[in-house]
Order: sequence, then structure tokens, then C-alpha cells
Amino acid sequence: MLTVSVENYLKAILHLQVEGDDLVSTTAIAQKVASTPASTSAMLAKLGERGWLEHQPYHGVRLTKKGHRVAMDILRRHRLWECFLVDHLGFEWDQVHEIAEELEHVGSVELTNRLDAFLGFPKLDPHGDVIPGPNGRFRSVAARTLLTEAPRNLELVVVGVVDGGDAFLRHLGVLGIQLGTRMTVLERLSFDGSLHVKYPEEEEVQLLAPSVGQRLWVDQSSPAPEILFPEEEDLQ
Amino acid sequence: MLTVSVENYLKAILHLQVEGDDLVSTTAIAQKVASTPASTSAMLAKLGERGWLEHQPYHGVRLTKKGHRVAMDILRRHRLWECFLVDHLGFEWDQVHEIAEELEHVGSVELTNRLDAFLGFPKLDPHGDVIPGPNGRFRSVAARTLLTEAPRNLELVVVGVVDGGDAFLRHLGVLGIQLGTRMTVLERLSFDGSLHVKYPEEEEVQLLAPSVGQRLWVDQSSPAPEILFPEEEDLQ
DNA sequence: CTCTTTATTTAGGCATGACTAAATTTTTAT
DNA sequence: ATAAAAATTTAGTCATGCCTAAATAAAGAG
Repeated sequence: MLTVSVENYLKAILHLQVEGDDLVSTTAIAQKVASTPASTSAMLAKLGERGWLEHQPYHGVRLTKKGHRVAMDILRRHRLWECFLVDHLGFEWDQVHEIAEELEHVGSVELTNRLDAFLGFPKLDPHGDVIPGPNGRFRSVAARTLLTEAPRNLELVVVGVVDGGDAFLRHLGVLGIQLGTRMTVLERLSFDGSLHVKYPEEEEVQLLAPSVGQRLWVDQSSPAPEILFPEEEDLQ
Repeated sequence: MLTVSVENYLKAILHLQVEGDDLVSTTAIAQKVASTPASTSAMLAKLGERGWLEHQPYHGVRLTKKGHRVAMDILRRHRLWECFLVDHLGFEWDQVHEIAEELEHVGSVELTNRLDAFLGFPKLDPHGDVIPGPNGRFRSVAARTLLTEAPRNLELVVVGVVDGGDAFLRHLGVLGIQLGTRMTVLERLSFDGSLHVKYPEEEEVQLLAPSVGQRLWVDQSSPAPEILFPEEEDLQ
């Protein structure tokens, strides 16, 4: 049975797993769901029994394939509803999170897929985050997005520049960026739109000025094949 | 705090109160919410304490003004979502009840009012039931609805006939129906669209053939003034 | 390598909302 | 008017999901 509470835990774990390490700690999850480590520990045991995650006591937790799929479905619903709220009900992008947090727990697959179609199969939500498709995987992002607009936590490739002027290209050279360079946007700073960017080879995180982000075309690093309808896996 | 469970009880009581008598019995409520009389008894005590209803032990229950308002808000959300599901997501009218049953518990007032506006302030849901407005009262129904299309459980007046032919008017005479006759539709039978109709003077319920219902124009018996925005009452 | 700090789990409770079985009140029928 | 039937409430449990406090395991510092 998928209670609201269970869904929130799975969603939190997915979030932490995407953002950071492989194994997710009990304390980190507790913080995300605004609960205590003790309560979380009990819940993790239960989620483990039900086959949604592997729990290595004292070391952390990792979603199973099944758990990952369930969490992606929740994320999908959340982000689709955010699109609806902004595009059709006229909410601002910063007002929709809480409401979507409630709507995401309405679990009808039929509803989700029809909403998706109604919205025109959007790829990004109003915050610029990728929307999972009905198959539970992220949709490939349209080729040639501006880096500034690109989703976070997804490996991207630089495929072009908006402004081919000498000065800008020289600046890219200084930054070590060229066509084919791979990178992942970790965060978009609300202050001026600067981007925290990570390169696969390097450890350190770089801060990219908005003037650079706005002039770079990027695409998804290794686009997954798009499949429109879910495989028939038993999600129980 | 308005839990899903509490909302379902209030909704059930409103339903039974509108359909039938003044005082609603514990057993009837238990049936509506698919629970036992014992559990229901405990819940009614709680709802009484919180000021949503008056509980006369062993005799039944009646919503207070405050409880009525809360229940009407839930009904409003339910019926608005049903409109959305049918009009914009392409569901059939008989597939939407269960989904709306979940959506109705998302309680943001802002969301409800924006959804209402998006839908064009509909007066009737896909089943032909009246949608409460943001003030928690039923909206006045458009003048001249066909009896077949009219909402249930609302007193109506016959204001005209579609077909003024002799045969039909004679038939109306036999049925005791004329301009100004008041009646309430209790149920629409899915078999052929026949209507269970009650006249204020008489005790018995009459069955009206669809051929009659399709030829009668009706209006709301005593239209309430339309108020678009909610009064500021403290709903707790 | 051991001691201290930190993270995690276990133990024991609590509120909500459900249940069954038993007691009590109301209603109905004779 | 009273006995039988029906409805309602009370008493005693249970599962879920949360909490605090205490015990235990892992990680880090010297």
C-alpha cells in the first residue's frame, strides 16, 4: 500500500540519491521529510521489507529498481501538476510547490497520462527541472537548450555557442570549455542566475557567470530512447 | 485539523442531510463512509466537540452552520474537479468520481478559486449536479434548463414546455403538471433516463418518463442571490 | 590503538482512526 | 404496556506513523 507518508520517504530518497552519493543516510532522509532519525529508521526497515530499497544497517539506503520507479512516478506527477498550475491556472512558479506536493499523491496512472497529454508532453517544469515520462525515466531534453535553462543534475554536452565573437570564445578557452565539453548543473543561484557547474573529470565545483550560461547551447549527454508508454512491470 | 477522514464524514452527512431528513442517523453515515456504527459514533463525538455538528445521542446528528460550510467546500472541490476531468482531460462522466474523491481533499482555497475561473465558473458538474460557489452556497441555475438536465435535490419550478402539442399538454394534465408546478428531482435512473420526482405537497415519489422530462423547461424555485467571493467567516 | 564524537537503532509511548463484542437505549409489535 | 428487535454507545484492541530517551555501532582525533 502506498500511503502518503511512504511516498514522501521514497521521493526524499530519490532526491538525495540524485543529488549526491550512492548510499543515502538515515539522518539526511529524516531532515528531508522533517522527521526524526528514529522514526525514519523504522520506516526504512519497512520500506526494505516491501522491496523498495536495500537497507544496510548503520550504513545507509539505496532504492531498488522497483523503488526507483515508484519515486520517479511521484516526481512525474509533482512536476506535471506544477506545469498545470503555472501554465493554466496562472500561478507564479514560486507558489506551486506546496500545492503540487499534495496533488502528487493522487495516484491514478490514467489521470497522470491524460494530464501529461493535456499539457502537451512538457519536458521541463516551471523550475526548469526535467519531467519523467510515463516509462519512469527522464525524457531526453530538446537539443540545444541554453545552459541557463537546462535541467539540474543531468549530464550535458556543450553543442554550440550563441555568440561566436572572439572575446567570448577566448573567455571559454580560459574556462576550459569547448564544443563537446561535458558538465552538470548542480544549482541555479537565484541572486543573479549564476550556475554551480561540475565537470566529470574534476572534483571541484565551478561557478559560471550568467553571461556565460546564456551564451552556451547544451544537450543531454547521452539521450535515452524515448518510450511513450510504460512497460508492464508489476509495481505491485 | 481537517483530515481526509473528517472531510469524508462531513461530506457524507451533508449528502444525507440534503437527500432526506433533518437528523441523520449514525448507521446511515456509517454505511456512506464504509465504516461501522461504532467507529462512526466515536467520530461523531469528535466532530461535535469541534463544533461542526450537533450530536443528540441516540437520535442523530445535524451539521452546524460552520460544518455545513466546510462540507459545501468539499463538495465544491469535488464537482469542479469532475468538470476538469471531463471537459479538459477527456474522461467519461462515469469514470471521474473516484479520482475527484481524491482531488477534493487538496484544500487550497486559492487553487479551488483559480480552477473555478479556469473552468469558466460552471454551474453544473458532468452529472448535472449543482456546484457550490466560493461562498459555500449553491449557485443559481441558469433559467430554463430541461428537467432531464436539472440538478438533483433542488426545488424546481416548471416554466415552460418544449413541445406545445395537444397530446403532450393533455398528458401533463393527467400527471397534474402545469406552469408553476414545483418539484424536486431525487434521482436519474441510468437505465433510460427516467426521473424520480417529488412534489412538495405529496408524500409519494413519482416516476417520470424521459419523454416528459425532455419536454419540460424548469428553473430554480427560489433563486438565491449570486455572490462571487466568500464572506470572511472563520472556518476555524 | 583507544577514546570521544557522531550516527543509527532499539525501547517504550502517544494520537488517530479503524475494528469486534458487549451493554444500553429507543423503537416497534403484540 | 411490555417484550422483542433494532439502533447506538461503551469497552477493549490493533495498525500506522510519529515522538523522546537510552543503548549501540561507526568514524575521527590524538
